[in-house]
Amino acid sequence: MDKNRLQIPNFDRPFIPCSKFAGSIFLMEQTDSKHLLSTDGNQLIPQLSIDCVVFGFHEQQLKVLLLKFKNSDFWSLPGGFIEQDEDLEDAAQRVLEDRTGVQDIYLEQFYVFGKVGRSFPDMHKKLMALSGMNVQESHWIFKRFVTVGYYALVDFSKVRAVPDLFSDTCDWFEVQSIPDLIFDHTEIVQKGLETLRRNLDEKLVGFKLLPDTFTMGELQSLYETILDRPLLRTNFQRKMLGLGILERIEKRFSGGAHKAPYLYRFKN
Amino acid sequence: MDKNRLQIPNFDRPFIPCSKFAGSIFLMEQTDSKHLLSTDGNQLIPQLSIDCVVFGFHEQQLKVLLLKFKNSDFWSLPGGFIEQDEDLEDAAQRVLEDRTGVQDIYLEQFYVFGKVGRSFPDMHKKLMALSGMNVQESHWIFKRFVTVGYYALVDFSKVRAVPDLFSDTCDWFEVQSIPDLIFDHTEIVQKGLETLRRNLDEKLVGFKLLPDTFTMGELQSLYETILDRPLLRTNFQRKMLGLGILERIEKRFSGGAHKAPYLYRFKN
DNA sequence: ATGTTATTGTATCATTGTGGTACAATAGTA
DNA sequence: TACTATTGTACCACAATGATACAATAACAT
Repeated sequence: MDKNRLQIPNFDRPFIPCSKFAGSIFLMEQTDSKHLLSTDGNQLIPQLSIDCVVFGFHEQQLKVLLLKFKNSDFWSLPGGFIEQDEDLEDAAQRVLEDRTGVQDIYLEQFYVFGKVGRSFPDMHKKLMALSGMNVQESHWIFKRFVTVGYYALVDFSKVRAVPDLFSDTCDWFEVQSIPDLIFDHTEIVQKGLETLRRNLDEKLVGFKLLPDTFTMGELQSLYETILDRPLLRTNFQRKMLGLGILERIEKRFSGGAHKAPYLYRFKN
Repeated sequence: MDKNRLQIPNFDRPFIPCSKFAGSIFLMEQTDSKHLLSTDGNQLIPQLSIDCVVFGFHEQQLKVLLLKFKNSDFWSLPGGFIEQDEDLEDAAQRVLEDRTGVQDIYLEQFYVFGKVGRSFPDMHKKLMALSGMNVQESHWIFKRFVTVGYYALVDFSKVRAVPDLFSDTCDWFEVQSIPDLIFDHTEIVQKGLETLRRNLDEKLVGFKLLPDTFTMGELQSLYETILDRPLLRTNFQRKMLGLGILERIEKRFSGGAHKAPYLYRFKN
């Protein structure tokens, strides 16, 4: 490796727990002492990226994790590139771990966004500039991009949201009130949400958004929020219990002046 | 464009109707008069490909279109690369049109295959050699590949299967008796078939595999073949008619010593 | 002409799944 | 001890589906 290539030093960003310097983004010191940011084409797959729609559930709201680019009001999905020796899904896991601090996140591919006009070189240049990074004009990061969309389901309470190299904010947004996003990220969120809705019954993924134990009311509230429509309590209960995937634990008391609900655990 | 770069001339392969020379594969004449095959990295997205599982229905069988590499027994799915100024889906349409001669084929993305070990550089080199093509060792075609899987549904009777640059045979295979395929193409076919099955009821895609008009028996036979299980005739008929998407045309006679079936057309 | 046969179109009944209501059980509070 | 809000379950109505029965009929044999 070139000696004049320096990795962005860890101690510069002690608050960013990166799984490793997988972005393979280097600072090149030049004679004019300006910094040139360059991604090493040998380490990353060019023009291919992943973007993650990270869903969390908190206070009866479905939330999505978003990043804000430094010195700007541009919001985007957490994403990243794929290393040459890294499985596509591992890249997604790495990105998610870096942003949330959580390992082994439930993850599902839902669509590849590959229209020519979906990303804009000018926008990319602007974003790089805002982050104080200079990259050569000819770099593939300024070419057209194909991105693989993943959605992730996390236990909200376990996440500690962490910004990436290009952003200064990483925070949750209610699905209903997401700000304008760069490129086609709004469409990506929409398609991710549609896929989640379709998979909710079929793949029973809802439980991934809850803590280990939960009441039937909490589960129903989650379903209602995701599907964005009310469900009949009694029928919901009958259906869920009929699936045979819930284990009934002890009751949870001190909830109020009424019968105490059972706690349930997702079997297996 | 370099003058010493010559596109593979059209008249060399008059039997191959290519939508255009989208593969951007060039023959470079060198001083030693050997041919060097080279894909132009500026025109294609590197390390990203598409592979198509083309389904057809013929003689009560579900078939898949496969290619055999020249001078070998290696079979593969029809596939190709994405041009820099080409939408991902357009690339798939182009590949399909080149292989089948049919335009506006029904097409659906189903999965991205991105494991590091899914393609083998050595195999790629072997295949190039078999086709009589020499490519520089350092070319990205010998790196790891990510491929986007599409499945396509075509009216079997309209297809004229055409091999591509690297193959000498393009033919239909019954889904049940597909030969060994290169790389992870067997897995790709499997996943494509699974997706087709899931979408059969939901998206009503079955009709894309039939001619304009068909009998209820033919439609049922198609469903039974795809789902690989028998269906009760009377209930199938009730369900299909109940969907309100079939238009009943005239009867079809001379089918045998029995009541003549109605012909149907898919509404819109 | 007339009867035979294989297949098609439709009706019917049983079973299951789901929408909706009713009501008993109960934890906390007045 | 009564009251209240919520939970757990039973029950009824209706729709969707599985399964069977039967009438209609095109081609063929006689």
